[in-house]
Amino acid sequence: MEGEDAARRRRQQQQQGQAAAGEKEVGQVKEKKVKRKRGRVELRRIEDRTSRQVRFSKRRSGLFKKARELSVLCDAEVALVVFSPAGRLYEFASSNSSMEKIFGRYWDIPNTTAQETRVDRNIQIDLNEQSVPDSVSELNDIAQWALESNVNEMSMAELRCFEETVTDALTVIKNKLMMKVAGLPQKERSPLKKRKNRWSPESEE
Amino acid sequence: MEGEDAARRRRQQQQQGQAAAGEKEVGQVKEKKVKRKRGRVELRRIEDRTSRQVRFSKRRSGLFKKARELSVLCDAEVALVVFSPAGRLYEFASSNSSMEKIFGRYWDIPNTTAQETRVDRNIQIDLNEQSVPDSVSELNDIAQWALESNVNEMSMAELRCFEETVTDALTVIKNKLMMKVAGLPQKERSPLKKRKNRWSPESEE
DNA sequence: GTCTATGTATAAAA
DNA sequence: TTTTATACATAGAC
Repeated sequence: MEGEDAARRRRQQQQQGQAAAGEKEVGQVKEKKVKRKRGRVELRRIEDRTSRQVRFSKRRSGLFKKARELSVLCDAEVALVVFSPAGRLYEFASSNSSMEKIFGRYWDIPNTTAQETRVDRNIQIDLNEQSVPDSVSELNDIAQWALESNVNEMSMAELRCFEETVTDALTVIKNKLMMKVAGLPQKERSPLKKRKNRWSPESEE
Repeated sequence: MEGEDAARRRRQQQQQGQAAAGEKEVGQVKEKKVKRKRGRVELRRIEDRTSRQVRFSKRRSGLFKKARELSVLCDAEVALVVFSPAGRLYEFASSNSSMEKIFGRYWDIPNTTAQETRVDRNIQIDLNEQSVPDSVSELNDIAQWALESNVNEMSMAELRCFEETVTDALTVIKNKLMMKVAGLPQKERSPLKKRKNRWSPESEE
């Protein structure tokens, strides 16, 4: 988006050429009268606290308006969540209360493809490591915890992490299978990615 | 809010006066061609399919740009998910991979600042919560056994069976997640088929 | 995608 | 807050 200023400059240059080149200069000369107001928007954090707050309010309104317009005009599903630097929550979802629905959809899609992605990522690793026992061990921990806590009370995020962890474990298992099918030896040990157990209730962040 | 258009109109009128007034008349005569472009934005679904798609692309770009600007300029956390009517997914999260973080936060805040909406957050799901505990329980058994035996010596068939079992468990977990996300009650008992657990330590076949 | 006229958003000021 | 001037977004036409 080059913005209108650029277009205008172009236009003005033409005008200057054909009509009142000299007079148009006035616009530039008198810029002290028109005042140098805004400059281009810099894409960096606004340092002034007050200014930042004001801009946040305005831009937030604008953003939510745009989101609403997009969803209505174009019949799209839109979910928007904003936390102000002060921690306040603002949200928008195209249909009433469809925040969950939209994000369910969101998570479902990445999940289906995530497996392939992860497989790629882990294949080479697994070529020379004994990762299954590790993953199984982890699986055990997960299961243990899941049994002890009430799974039904897991928050969405916890459930999601739980799912991801099990998916990871499953991927390792699949890799192992592949290796076996391919007739490749699996011997030496090497560290599997050490993921903190985000599914754990007391897990730190 | 007169906008730049007004200023430009003014400028153009001057030009007409001093340079090409006659030529500009064409603009009025051919107004079907030059004038009456956009009208005000109507807040209703665009009926024309093509137009709707084009607008979707443009507005989506704009929206995401705004979202990015808000997050950077104002140091806010922003998560945005859009599904096009065609089902394509577009997403933005202020920090890398913070989509989950932001939504975890979103779901964890129901009472503090969040206003209405989250009424139905932790509802239902208790219709037949047995499915998860069961799958988790099974998961536990699997893990237990896998730990005790040497996974690396599993036969192909055993590995496959292992994989299948974990996959099933994962399916149940995903199911649970989706139900929760969609806010839907889980009606049927998860069809975790009862197969002979060849991998199970105590269930010999 | 590009262009241009126009509508909108918004930074700064009042 | 409201106003104003300006930057920016974008509809419609290529």
